[in-house]
Amino acid sequence: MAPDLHEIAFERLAIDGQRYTKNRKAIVVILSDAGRPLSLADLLQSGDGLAQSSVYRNLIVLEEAGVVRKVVGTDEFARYELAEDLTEHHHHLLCTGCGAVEDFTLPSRVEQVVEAALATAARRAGFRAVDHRLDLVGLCANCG
Amino acid sequence: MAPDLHEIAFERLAIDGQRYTKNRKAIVVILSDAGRPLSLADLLQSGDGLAQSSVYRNLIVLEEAGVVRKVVGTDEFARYELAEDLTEHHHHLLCTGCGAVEDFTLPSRVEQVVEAALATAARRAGFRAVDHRLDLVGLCANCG
DNA sequence: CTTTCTGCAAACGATTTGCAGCAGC
DNA sequence: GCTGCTGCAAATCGTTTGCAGAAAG
Repeated sequence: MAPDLHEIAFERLAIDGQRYTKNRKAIVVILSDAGRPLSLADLLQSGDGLAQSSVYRNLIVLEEAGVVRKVVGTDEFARYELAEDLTEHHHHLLCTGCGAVEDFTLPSRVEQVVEAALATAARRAGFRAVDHRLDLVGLCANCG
Repeated sequence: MAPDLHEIAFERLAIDGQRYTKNRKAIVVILSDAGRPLSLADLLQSGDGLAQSSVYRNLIVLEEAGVVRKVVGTDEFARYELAEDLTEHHHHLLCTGCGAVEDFTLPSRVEQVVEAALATAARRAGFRAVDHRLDLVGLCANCG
């Protein structure tokens, strides 16, 4: 975990007029330690007595502040990870068997090609791109 | 719409022991005409008196038969489109403002690079890739 | 005829929300 | 202290399911 992670989180929340409370810090720590997107159940299990509704509410606040990103997989559960500029650029392996989500990275040469092609496509469509998702869907090592 | 689209749909459903009924045909026609992923509300509006539960059930059947694909956007509504081998390989523009989903394509040179890189990444992770998603997230021309 | 599909209405479950009390500054 | 956060429990709403009758073959 980056040493200034909490400082950054604090600042981004401050911009939105939000506090960096104990619960919010706990969520950031858990996500930072996980190294993969976590579902609500994961967070509740890892956290110490966090209330479900508070976690949902805090995830929304953290997402709006740009500290956390929501990841939609193949099952019915939403998952969350730290914002990409707080970790490193990566993609997801989405298992259709168990719903698990794992991270992976691509060579920077490939990223550059994709980046350029997407920028062109977005411009052509009059679309203001903020982010992109490049995920693999299939069966993980356990389910395959 | 491909002339043999209904024949293909019929055959794929038959493999699963399913019938290609009037309702299912109607869904396929609507999706084929749309040229973009449609939400349930879109389908109910376009269809002529289709029951909500039947549409949901038929979409599941059609998805299992490989005729239809579910597309997850940025809003709370699931969307559906024809399977990729019945149309052409494409990607999605996901608008975070209004939730709209539009199609776009990339140059085949880019697709090849991505395809190869993903195959390598999947092999390395012991992941059996079935499909990939490469979508742009941002604001569409109307919301931007 | 038999099996599958359909439509209605009721059930389900992840997520959201109202409210009273507590914590942060 | 005042404002915003928390936890509990109830509400919301897209989606799923049970069942009796209709359609496909």
